[in-house]
Amino acid sequence: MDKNDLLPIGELARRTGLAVSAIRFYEDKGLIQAMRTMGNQRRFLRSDIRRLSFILIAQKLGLGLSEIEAELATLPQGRTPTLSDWQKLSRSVRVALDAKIQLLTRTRAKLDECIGCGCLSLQRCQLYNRDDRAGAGGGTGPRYVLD
Amino acid sequence: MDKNDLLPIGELARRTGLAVSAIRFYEDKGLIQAMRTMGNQRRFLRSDIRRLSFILIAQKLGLGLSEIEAELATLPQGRTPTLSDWQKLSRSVRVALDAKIQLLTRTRAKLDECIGCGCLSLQRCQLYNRDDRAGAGGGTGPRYVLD
DNA sequence: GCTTGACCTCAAGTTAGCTTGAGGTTGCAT
DNA sequence: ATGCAACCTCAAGCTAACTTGAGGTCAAGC
Repeated sequence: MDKNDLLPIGELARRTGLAVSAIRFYEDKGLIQAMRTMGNQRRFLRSDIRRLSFILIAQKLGLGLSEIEAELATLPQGRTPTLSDWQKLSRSVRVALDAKIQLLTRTRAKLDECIGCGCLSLQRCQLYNRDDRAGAGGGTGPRYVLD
Repeated sequence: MDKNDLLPIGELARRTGLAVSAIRFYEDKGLIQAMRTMGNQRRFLRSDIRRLSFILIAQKLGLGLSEIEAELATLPQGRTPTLSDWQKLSRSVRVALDAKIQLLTRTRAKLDECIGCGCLSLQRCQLYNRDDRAGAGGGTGPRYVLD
C-alpha cells in the first residue's frame, strides 16, 4: 500500500489525458516533480493527478504556464495538499477569471460604441486608448498590444 | 490629391502604432495589400489604416490572424470599404466576442461547482468533461485541450 | 533468455506572431 | 550631386507550449 501509490508516467498520462511528453515537459519546467526508481524511471504521487488536472483547468482559463507555476507555488511544500489547499487555489483562479471576463465585457461595451460611431479610427475610437491596451485577449498577440 | 493619398509604410506604422516589420509581416500573410512605386517601395491606401486598426482590435479580442483574415475577406473587393461595411464586420466580431464571454462565464460557473465539491478530479468534476473541452481559453494551449 | 512495450535523454522541429540583422537601394533635402 | 533617413529582401532568431525522432535502457511475460 505504499509503492502501490506511485504511478509511472504512462499511468499518469492515461489518468489525466495528457501526453507523456507533455508531462515530462512540465517536470522540466518545474510544474511537477517526480521520484526516480533505481532504473531511473519516474514515479509520481497520486496527488500529482490533481496537480496536472489543475494545470489543465488553469490553461483552459487562459493562464500561461508561468502563471500556473506561480499559483502552484502557493501550495504547501512537504505535505500532500489538502482539499482546502486546492479550494484556496481554485478561488485564486476564480479571481483571475473574473478579471478576464470583466475586461472582455468592457471591451465589448467599447466595441458597441464603435459600431455606433463606425469610426474604427485611431484618433477617435475608445478602443485605441493606449492605457487600456494591456492583456485584453487571452492569446499571445503582438508585443505592442500587450505592452 | 491623388498620390497624396498613398502612404509609405512608415507613415502607416506611425498612424497605427504598429511596427513597420509587423505591417510587412501582415502583407506577407495576405491581411493587407500594397502598391509599389517604381523604386519598389510599398504605398498603402488611407483605408488601410482602418484595416490595420481592425486587425489590432480583433487581436485584442483574442482572434488569431487566420480568423481575422477570414473576417477581412468578407469586405468588398475592388472598392474602398464603406462605413457600413465596417459596421458589418464589427457586428460579426461582436458575435465572436459574445461567444467567448459566454464560454468563460460557463467555465466560471463550473469552477464554482468545483470549489464547492473541492474535487478537481477527472472522474467527477464537470470541468473535465471531454465534450466541453474545446477552445475555452483564449490562448494557444496544448493540442489536447483544443481538440 | 529473449522479446516487447514502456521508459529514458537529448536535440531538433512545429505554429503563431513577430523582431532583428545583414547587406543593399531610394528618394528627398540641401 | 551628395548625404542620410527611410525603404527593400531574405534569413535567422525569439517565446510559448509542446511533439517528434534517434538511439538506448528497463521490466515483465513466455
